[in-house]
Amino acid sequence: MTTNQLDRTLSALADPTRRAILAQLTSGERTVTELAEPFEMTMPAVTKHIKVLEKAGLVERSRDAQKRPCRLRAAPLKEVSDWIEEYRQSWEESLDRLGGYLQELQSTGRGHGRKEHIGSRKNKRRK
Amino acid sequence: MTTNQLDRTLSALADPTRRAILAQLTSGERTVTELAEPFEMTMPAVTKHIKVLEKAGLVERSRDAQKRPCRLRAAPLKEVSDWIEEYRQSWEESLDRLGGYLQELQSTGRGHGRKEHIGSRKNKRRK
DNA sequence: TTTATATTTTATCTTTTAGTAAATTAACTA
DNA sequence: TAGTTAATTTACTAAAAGATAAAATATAAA
Repeated sequence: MTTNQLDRTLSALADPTRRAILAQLTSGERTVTELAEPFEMTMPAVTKHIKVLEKAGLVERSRDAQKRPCRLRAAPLKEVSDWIEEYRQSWEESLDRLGGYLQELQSTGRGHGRKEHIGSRKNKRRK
Repeated sequence: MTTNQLDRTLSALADPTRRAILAQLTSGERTVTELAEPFEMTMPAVTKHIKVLEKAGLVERSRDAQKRPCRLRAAPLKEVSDWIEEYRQSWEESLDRLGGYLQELQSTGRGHGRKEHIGSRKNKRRK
């Protein structure tokens, strides 16, 4: 199976350490040492995680003396976002059904249920 | 590392076979045999993929005689969507920079470049 | 040149993942 | 009851992922 960009991005994201690294990078460049600090993990382990992120195009690096600062490149996330949008309607419908069910529970036996504005999110799509 | 819901969802999605299974389920319920048909893979292999999706809460199953129809449960994708939204501004900025660069290429040497709004996003940092 | 700092490479280990073939279970059908 | 269909379980293999310790590389600073 030819591993494409979406595969690389999603499997990079599937690891909590790597997501935490990306989160650190949202506030700016960080060296490997800085990135490694919050984790109970050796430097080589962090280096490896960074490489996975780099291959997925989620991290870019430069050089500053002995340091190799990393910065976030979020562009590949757009592809994930686009993929997931195909399913938005599907999950909104199911959440609506849940909402409707809860509401029904509430109003049952109370005689004044106000269900009208519930369970009707189908056309509330983000532009 | 305690594997949470987001981990399970993302690693389930990181496999192209499993994403293809989800795609098949968008048009309705499917049996394991039907789901397996497009793949060059044995049934047990598909059964395993379905189990991964099931544990991530992305697929739910019922019973119809010997058949075990699968249906899509897209709700866990909302969590992925919410996670990724945190990065939207970040990737939109970088795509803007790319757009700006292309625009700059176009206008260079034409005598009426409108570069003012280009390449000047340094202080547009996320709150 | 020696020393300190930052990071990577190499070699190794363990666990997880993805797949298979063969046997088994479960339910319908003749 | 025997046979068929649908799916799973079991046992096994190969490859990938995640981590480590120790050695190596690269750069700056004394």
